[in-house]
Order: sequence, then C-alpha cells, then structure tokens
Amino acid sequence: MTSPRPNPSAVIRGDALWSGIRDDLRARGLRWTPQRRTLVEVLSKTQGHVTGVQLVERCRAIDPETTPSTVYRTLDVLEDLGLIRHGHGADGREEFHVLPAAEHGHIYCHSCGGTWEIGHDQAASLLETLASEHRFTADLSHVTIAGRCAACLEAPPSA
Amino acid sequence: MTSPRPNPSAVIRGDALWSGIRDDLRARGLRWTPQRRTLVEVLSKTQGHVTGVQLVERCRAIDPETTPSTVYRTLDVLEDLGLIRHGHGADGREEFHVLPAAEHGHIYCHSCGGTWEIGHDQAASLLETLASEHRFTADLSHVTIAGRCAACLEAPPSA
DNA sequence: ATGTTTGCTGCAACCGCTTGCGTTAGGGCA
DNA sequence: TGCCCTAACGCAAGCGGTTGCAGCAAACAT
Repeated sequence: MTSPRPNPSAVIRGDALWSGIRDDLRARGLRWTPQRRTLVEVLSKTQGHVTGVQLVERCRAIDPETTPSTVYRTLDVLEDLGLIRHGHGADGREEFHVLPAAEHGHIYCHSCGGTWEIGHDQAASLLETLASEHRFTADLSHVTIAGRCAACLEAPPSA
Repeated sequence: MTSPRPNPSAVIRGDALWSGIRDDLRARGLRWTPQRRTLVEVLSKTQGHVTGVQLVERCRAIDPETTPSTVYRTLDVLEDLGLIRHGHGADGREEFHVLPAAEHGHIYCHSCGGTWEIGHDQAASLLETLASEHRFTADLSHVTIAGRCAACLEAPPSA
C-alpha cells in the first residue's frame, strides 16, 4: 500500500518466550508478517488480561494501519500455538490471557464491577467433581463467575 | 381487553407463575404492553435455555413486527423481576434460563460442542471456597465452563 | 370521554467480533 | 535473484446485542 512498512520501531523484545514464535510459525507453514510482529510485540509487553479492543488499540499505537480482523485472526493462531488463551468476561466479551501465567479463573461483582482472580487450588474441588462425575476436563481460565462481593452484599452501591 | 395490535392469538397460558406478571409490572410503575405480552407468552412455553436470537424468532412467529431491541430490553426487565436469568455460553453469547429451575451451571466441550448441566451440589465446594476465601457470593447460573469431555479426550473428533 | 404523565417502542446507528472475497506479499526453491 | 504457491491481509458486509432519541400509548385522574 504505502511505504515498505511504517513499522520502524518494531523492536521485538528479546524475551526467550517470544523470540521463537517466528520459527514456530514457519515450522507449521505459517508466516511471519509485520502485522503479526506488531501484535507479538504488544503481547510481550502485556501481562494479565486484555480485551480484544485493547489489543487493537495498542497495535494501532505502533502501526496505525492495524485492522481488527487481522488482530483477531492472529490471536486465534497464537492461541493455537499455546501462547495465549482467551476467555469471556462477565458481560460475554473476550478476554485474553498472556501466558505463561498460572491458570486462573475470575470472579466478577455485578454491583461494583470489581474482578478478582481465583487460583487453581481454589477451584480444585470443582474441577475434581467435574472430572469424576462427568469425566470432564475443565479449562478454568475460560471462565468468569459472576456474583456479588462481600462489600456490595452489605452495602449495595446504589442499586 | 383485546389490544389494537395485530396480536390476535396472544392467549396467555394461565400458568400461575406467569399470570401475575402484569400486576408485578404495574406494582412497580411499569407497563403491560402487547410486545411484553408476546415475549411472556413465548417464555411461558419455553423450558431450559434459549438464546436471544431464538427468543426474537419465536416472538416474530407470533408478532412479525417484533424488534430485537424491545425484546432485549424486556428481558432485562423480566430478569429484574426475577422471572428469568441470563448467562453466557462458551462463545460468550447470551443464554436465558427460564425460572423456576434449579440453579445450575453448564459445561461445554470445545471439541464436540456438547453441553451438560452441573448442579448446585457439584459446584458447592467451589461456591464455599469463594465464600470463605473471597467473601464472594457466586451466581452459578451465569457460568459456562469450557473444557473437554471424556470422549473427546480419548478420541478427538478430527482436530 | 379527555387530558397528562412518563414508560415503552421502533428506528437507526453503533459496538465487539466474525466472515467472505479479491489482492498482496512471505518464503521455499530453482 | 526471480518465480510461484498460497497464507495472510484489508475491506466491507454481517451477526448478536446495545443505545440515544423522538414519537407513541399505557395507566391513572378528572
């Protein structure tokens, strides 16, 4: 379209984790493109959770030409590679977790909108129950459990 | 009190549960309109889960003029009244549960797309853990937990 | 019946995300 | 180095769901 690539400052942070992605992709017959590089750069600077929109915004900060469809498609690919995972927030919107991170779920308060993480150990008994009674292997990180936190139960903000 | 709307066959099923809605609404200063009547009729014939789109479709079968925004807004109101609940499926889309129904969550298999219900007792220990460690009261019915069922773990469909 | 209040409706635009399609360009190979 | 195959891109349309707004009509009162 325009210049060779308006992406001069796309310096990949050399974290061992991310530097192999290019080869991972090629090994699968997939390609290493400037757009993917941008997204990987953004992800490498990200910890915890991000929504799709946030990722698109951050990519645009690096390369304003970024289009959403490309970002979302690349996120799918990276999830296949096992580099990220996605889940859904309490409102159903997508949320991406950058790995490596302890697998964890979320709890969300309807009233105040707060969210907290729950660890694998705290959900362990549920996971075990599902495994034994349904022979089901659950993916905790996909889940956001909604409810009410203690503070809101005692003193609802303004319901 | 036949309405002026083209809604001739809107015969409310006289289930005790639903017949009081009109008064519930009025008691709160809200209104009983033909559109709401249509939706309530649809819900009264529904058990288990429905998606938003399905509800819109079924309403249109009764009144082709039905518009989505009205349906979704009415669903919000009915949820306030405690007549239904909504949650999010594994893909983040809305799912409505018609009450009264035992509060239950869902598990969804990524591979085969199957879904199963999980009862309150099976999630009890998770709910207790959340209550004691985070002082959080969870709403089980809002949740769909994704993962893999036994069959797919043993013999992945094709992936 | 008629008026008044204000909750509700339908429209159209928008949001987050996905998809189909024609075009571009990565990258293995000669 | 240049060729070719096809993965990936950008665009535009679409889907499920939401929202602001102007007009409409329930419901209560006169």
